Amino acid sequence: MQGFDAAKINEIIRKASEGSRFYQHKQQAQQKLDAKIKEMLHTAQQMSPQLLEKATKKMEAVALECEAGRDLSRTIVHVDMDMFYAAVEMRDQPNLKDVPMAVGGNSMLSTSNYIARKFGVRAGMPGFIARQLCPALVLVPPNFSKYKAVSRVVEQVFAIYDPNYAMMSLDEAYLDITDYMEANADAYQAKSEVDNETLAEAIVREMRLKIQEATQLTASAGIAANTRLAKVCSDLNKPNGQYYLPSDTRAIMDFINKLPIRKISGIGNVTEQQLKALGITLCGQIRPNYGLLRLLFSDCSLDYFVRISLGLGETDLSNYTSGEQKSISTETTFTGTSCKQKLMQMVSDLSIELHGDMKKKGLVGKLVTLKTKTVNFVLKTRSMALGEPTSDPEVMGKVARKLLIAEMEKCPVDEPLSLRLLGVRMSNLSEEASSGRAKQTTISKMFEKQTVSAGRESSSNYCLVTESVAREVQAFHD
Amino acid sequence: MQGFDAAKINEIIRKASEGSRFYQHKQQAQQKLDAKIKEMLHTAQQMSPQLLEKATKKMEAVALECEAGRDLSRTIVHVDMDMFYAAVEMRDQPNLKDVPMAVGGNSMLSTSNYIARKFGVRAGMPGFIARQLCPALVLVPPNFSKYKAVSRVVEQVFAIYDPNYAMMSLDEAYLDITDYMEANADAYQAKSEVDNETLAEAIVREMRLKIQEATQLTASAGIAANTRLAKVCSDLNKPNGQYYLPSDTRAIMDFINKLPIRKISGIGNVTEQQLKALGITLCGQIRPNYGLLRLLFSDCSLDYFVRISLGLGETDLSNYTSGEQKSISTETTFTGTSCKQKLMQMVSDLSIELHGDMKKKGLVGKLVTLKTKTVNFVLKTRSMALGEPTSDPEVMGKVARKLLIAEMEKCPVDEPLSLRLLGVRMSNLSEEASSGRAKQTTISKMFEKQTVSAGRESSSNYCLVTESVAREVQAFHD
DNA sequence: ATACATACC
DNA sequence: TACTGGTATGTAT
DNA sequence: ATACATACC
DNA sequence: TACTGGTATGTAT
Repeated sequence: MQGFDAAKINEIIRKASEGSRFYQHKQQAQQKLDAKIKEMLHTAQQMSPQLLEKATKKMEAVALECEAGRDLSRTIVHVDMDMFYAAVEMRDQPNLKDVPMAVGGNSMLSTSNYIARKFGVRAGMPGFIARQLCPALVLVPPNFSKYKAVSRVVEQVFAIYDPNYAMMSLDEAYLDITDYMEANADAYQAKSEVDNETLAEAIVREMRLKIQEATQLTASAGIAANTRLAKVCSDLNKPNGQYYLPSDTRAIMDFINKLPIRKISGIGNVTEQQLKALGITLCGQIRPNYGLLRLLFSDCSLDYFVRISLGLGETDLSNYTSGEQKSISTETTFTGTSCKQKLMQMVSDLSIELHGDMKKKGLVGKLVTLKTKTVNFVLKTRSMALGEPTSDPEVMGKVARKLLIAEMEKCPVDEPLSLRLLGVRMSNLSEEASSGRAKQTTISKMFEKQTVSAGRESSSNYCLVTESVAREVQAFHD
Repeated sequence: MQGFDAAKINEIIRKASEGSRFYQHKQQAQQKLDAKIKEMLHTAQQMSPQLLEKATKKMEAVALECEAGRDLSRTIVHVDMDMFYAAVEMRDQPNLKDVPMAVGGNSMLSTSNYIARKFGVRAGMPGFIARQLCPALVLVPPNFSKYKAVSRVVEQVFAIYDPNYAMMSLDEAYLDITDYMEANADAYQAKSEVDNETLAEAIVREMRLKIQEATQLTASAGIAANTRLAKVCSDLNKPNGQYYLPSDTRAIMDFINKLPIRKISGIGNVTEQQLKALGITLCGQIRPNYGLLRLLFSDCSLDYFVRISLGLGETDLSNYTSGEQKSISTETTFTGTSCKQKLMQMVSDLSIELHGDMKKKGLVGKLVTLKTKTVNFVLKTRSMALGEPTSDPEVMGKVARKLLIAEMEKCPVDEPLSLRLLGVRMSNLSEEASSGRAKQTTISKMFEKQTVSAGRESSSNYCLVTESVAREVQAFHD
């Protein structure tokens, strides 16, 4: 059992994907992006030096203002559990430790362990391709409630160092350890002198140890003046390592200047390609291109680029903590079908599931959105605002089904809507006015109504549908 | 013949308006505004001192940046012809010179002379109220082509001092006389010394004289470092006067600080009331309220407020000149009616008229907007995008009528849509691809079709309609 | 308000 | 045979 | 994209 | 009896 080189890995992936509808759709998207980039370059060609210079000046003015607000007073830590889900499973099933394994299903992996990664098996890869890369791969289905429990334990450690830590997902958090450092400087004096470390480094090393003691899992960490830098740093000595970037403008600029833009959180595949077309691959190449960027990107992106180019980032974690949830959704992927009853029934089921999630969080919403993905991977959303915020599965379901019917009606009879994904989302959320009684009534009513009846389609399309859905489908056919 | 005091004038106006639908609608709008202001004050109440301080700091940072961009190098002049339309009429009919007169119709006045103003008769006042204030008032219907011609003469004078003068309307313009001052400093040396005036003042005085020689009409002017200040200044020594504000930060700040906000172009009735509720009536009170404003207004307004508070304004007139026209429209007010044929016919007529205007300017548009005002003065717009830009009256008319029909259909049969105004606007404009031939064909076709036929409504609703309109109305009724 | 694109885990 | 599910945010219309 | 509000002459 | 007409821009959804 040994790894492959990158070429071999790519070859296998290519063969596995090539010609699939997924791949075709991806290619189309890439073509569209290529066209957009071409147009962008064309626009860039037209720019007069005067215009560019003017734009550069304006950007420099913004940069000056941003620079003035630089805050180096905080010590921010980004902690990231190493291959979290996989690590938990390996901890609980030691026989998984020496074999290539991944957590996920046949359609998608969440994480893989380091042995599997040698074969090119990574998070975000579909299981069936992973198996081609590594036939010995052990696939463990995810066990979210367990991960959640472990995460809670890790949180307890975080709370020691910063009671206002900001959890970004089950395996990732930001901490502001500035206050802790001040309060406990003396206690670490000796420790950090011995290891020739800064106070921050000593504290974070200790924190990671405590996490390991509490969970038997390792974490990596980045220490810097703001979240953006800390996040980049946590990636540098993975796994089970940490990286400290001194809070000093000079050090930060040296660091950021040679950093590939793609390392920055928020710069994804598309932005990377766009910037690359402009000759920008490193953060240090942003500033020399201020004028060009100003003329090509939106104000919002510009601000973002300027801040990246200066190594600036968030220093106030309350900006992550405070926000209310904006939307809640549930979706499901299935083998492509155009059976109207099946699709309608799925929407109803999703609405009921969504109701459960909303209930748990005490949320109600005003905007119902139906999400569809065709068998060709074309995503669409259709939404409709409600008069009143609700989480009533009947109401949400009715609206979502109406939206689905409208989509079906748009398709010609000879090529009916054929989907592989359906989702229902609620947004414009507010807190539920906790009159638990009334809600309960509604729910029971709903279940009373949901007696099963047979669809009246041909046998090949046969499926179980609830009465109300059957009625709507009926109406649609008439 | 003598004037009235303000109380008497207001009393007459109140009596004339009171109880009218117009007045009722205005009252409703005021109530809505009062509610909005109340809510705003409530929000203001909730603000913690910390929040306010933070907001203040951010605003001050913006102010600093704006201040850094202050440009005192230009000398901008705002020239405003004195009671322009009225003055032209008085010039051409000398017997009007000694009587109270106004230009306008029974429904609205454009200008009044200074005698009429003593009675409270002003621009924007309906003629029938003006008559109650001043029964002797002579109402002269406007003669736009004549005013346009006079305006052209005035423009010739402007061109001497600044070839890039920016006409804001027939009777108003901005000039940047900086270059002229440099080039002609010597010539004015003696003149300005004698009158103890600055160079700028001497030049503007001469310009006003030239205007008077050329047109027998007087103009007032403001001279300052930017258009915002110049505009305010031109109002200070009206009529036939000028005001010079030195381009010196100290002088500007003294000037602006004691200036009522309402004098600023762009601050109208609503904003004045809002700011007043916050205790702001003078421009000098803006800066002490930066934090409050920041928390209550949009970014766009904030920028505007900051610039006002610093006495900053536009110094580059090309920003007025360069822009293409964004929309073109025509509208008509009539005695309220709900006769569908009449309304439909009016929309057709407006489309034809609009076509004429667009043709003259060589414009085509993509977005058709129908504007309606009910007999209760409720304004609405309904728009629809076209596939292709056009100025074809048939196309525009068809869409506009469709929009009108949709509005009619929304009304219950027992209270049909009753309108006092209809308008058609085209926007998303572009230059007409000057294939004059094809257009011509379309126009003639249109006139061929427009043979008159009688409507089939009851006699009280009887009116003439073209065939195509009759057909649409017919379809609507079915 | 809607729809869709981008991004992150 | 075959490419997730949940959420936030930006952008365009 | 739409609708509407504010403002100016 | 009875309160314009034309355009731009901002704001909300």
